[in-house]
Amino acid sequence: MSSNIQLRLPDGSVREVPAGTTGHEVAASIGKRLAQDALAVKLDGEIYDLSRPLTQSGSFGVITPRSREGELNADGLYVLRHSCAHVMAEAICRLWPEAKLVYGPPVEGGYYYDIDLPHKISAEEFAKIEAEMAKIVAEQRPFTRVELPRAEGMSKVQAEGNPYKVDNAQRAEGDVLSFYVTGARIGQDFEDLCRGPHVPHTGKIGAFKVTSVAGAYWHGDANQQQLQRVYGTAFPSQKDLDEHLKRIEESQKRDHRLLGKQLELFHIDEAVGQGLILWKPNGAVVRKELQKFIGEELAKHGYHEVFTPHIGKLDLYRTSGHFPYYSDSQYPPVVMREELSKLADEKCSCADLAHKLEAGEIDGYLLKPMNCPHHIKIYASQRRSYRELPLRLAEFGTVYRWEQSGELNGMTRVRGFTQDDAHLFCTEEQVAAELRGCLDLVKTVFRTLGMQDYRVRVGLRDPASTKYTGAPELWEKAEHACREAAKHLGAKFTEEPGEAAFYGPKIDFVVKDVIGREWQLGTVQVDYNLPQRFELSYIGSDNQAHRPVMIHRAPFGSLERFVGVLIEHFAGAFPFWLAPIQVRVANITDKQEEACRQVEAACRSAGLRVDSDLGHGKINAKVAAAEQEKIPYLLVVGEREAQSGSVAVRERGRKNLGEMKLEAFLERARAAVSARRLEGIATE
RNA sequence: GCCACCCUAGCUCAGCUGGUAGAGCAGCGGUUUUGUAAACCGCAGGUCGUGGGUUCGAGUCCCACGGGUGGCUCCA
Repeated sequence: MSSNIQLRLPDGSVREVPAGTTGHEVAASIGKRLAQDALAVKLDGEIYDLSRPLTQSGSFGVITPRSREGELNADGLYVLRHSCAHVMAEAICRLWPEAKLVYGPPVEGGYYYDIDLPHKISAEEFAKIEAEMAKIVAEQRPFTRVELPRAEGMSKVQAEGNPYKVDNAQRAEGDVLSFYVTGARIGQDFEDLCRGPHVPHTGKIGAFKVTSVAGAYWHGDANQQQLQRVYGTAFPSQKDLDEHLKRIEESQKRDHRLLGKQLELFHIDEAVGQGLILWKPNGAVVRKELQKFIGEELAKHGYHEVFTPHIGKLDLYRTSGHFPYYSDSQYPPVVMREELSKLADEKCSCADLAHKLEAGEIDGYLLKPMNCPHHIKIYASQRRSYRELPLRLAEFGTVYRWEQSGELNGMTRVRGFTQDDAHLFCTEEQVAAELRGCLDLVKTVFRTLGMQDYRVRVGLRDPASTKYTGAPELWEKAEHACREAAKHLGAKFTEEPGEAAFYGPKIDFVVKDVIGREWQLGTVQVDYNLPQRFELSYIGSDNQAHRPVMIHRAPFGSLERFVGVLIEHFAGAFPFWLAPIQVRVANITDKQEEACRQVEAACRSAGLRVDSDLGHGKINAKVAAAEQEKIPYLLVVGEREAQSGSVAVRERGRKNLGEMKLEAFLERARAAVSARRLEGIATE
């Protein structure tokens, strides 16, 4: 006989209902309005259809589009978008009956559906798809869950002849397979193999939009068939959708590629090469200030700066493992002329050449893909005592990697970049303390720049992969060290197998760009392998040779990517200490030209980056220009100021701060710059 | 690298179904002498990414290449 279950509601009260009661019934018993608004229910963290009979006790909540405070509910959006994916799939199947559906989950910001269809869907056809979707939504058809025993379900899927769904069914867990029918007429209405859950009916999808289409490999495998991935999004109301689209549009104005051009920060020229950054004077200022900043931090932390060349012999990278492990993502090796002509005489083919390079029969040079081998050779250039350790070698080292053309992206994914790199050589006992020091440094960097919105990822090796070098025991040790260090960080972190470097695990700081893509910035990596490959040693207090441990770390990651992310973080409005032009002087009329020149000179000798706008335009135009160029301070000099030796200070985005003596401004400016204050000269 | 789309003046963009290019801003020259987000007039500026092809005729249609955008894959 059916017993009762206890549902603990969000307000803490407990409701006892007979097992088998549906979510909808529970919602209705709480309130009519709630039952009307409900999209689904959540029981112990699992989301269920409103129509699903509930069979176990647990903490229970009704999912509605918005919270009581009026905020959109993440679970609600999840279910809504999943349902919308079904509606879109049905619309596409109506338009192109030969379409084979593959997989259509909700994702952050919307949903997609992977579809195998010979006809290539174009952006012009989105309206057509949306029109079909609108019909389905208007019909308010219920989503009906149908469960079949596994064997019966499998034969049903097989009978339909869609190999992708057969594959999905085979991968599905449990002894029943569930299908969702968009409608009540089972066997006639559109249906899809699906785990659910779904909203009660299509009418709950208040507003939707098909947003883009792209290629995607089946199972995410580049060797598999390429499918069409149609993206869309859905919201409870048109207003929500409009706000969402508006937000996207606004955030795209912060795109570093756009601002990089507008603010003359950097340029990429196809004549130079894809993914190779030309830093224009304004961008160079930002980079130099960051380098100065990190340089000061390094000095405080006992680092030694070194310089090494951009290339090295191939053998060096054979020893390190970079060449054999990553030859596909390197610029091709530089082979000497005599060697090439000799090979040409021997009728050596390109394939032969590649093979000989691989086998080590030909030497050559490689644009360095990493700085570590060079730093290792500095370490190894003399006998090391334990008294020298930890030895911390730092360099703004430029490296080159042949990234796939489709991956290149402004400054965030490039082929030549400069790492704020350092390699720490230490004893086993020093690893933990050194790791903590590195992580503190990364935190200092992020804090100084006001970047709070990052996540921490501990990248571990994927046991199934063969791309890693070194003994499992060493990996165990290194991974343990990373975990411990991450715990000390005091921030949440996730452990991700498969994200390690080929020589060791790492702790990465990951941020998002304006369109939601994640980029790895700062990184700290523990390495037991390269010291072994290069047979590094130091003499311990016992007068015996020991193997040091290496730590690779780069708080910025690369200056290119970091500056790219920073441009977006500040929307181009760099803090005072970083701004390419910190101060602009502007006159009201020609009569103050000389006074302006004097103010400009005074600013310059105070160490500020300053220019002046002495054109014949109105002050309004000069203000507008300074705002658009995102210059932190505009010093206006009119008749009054010229007389009294003062300036009218306008702070970027903040209107007029009023008149102050030039000396007072300079004093405050100097203090703000040397403290690298994010808020400029304004005092609390 | 793969799929789709895009490439017109320094920048942002217009140019319907093929009839040999247009605006705003920036620039330059004048006029205006101006008080916190854009004064006015004029001038100049493009072999329409490159190379082929179709056509009497191509910015517009087709092909190849280069570059870019979105996604996939990759990312030491």
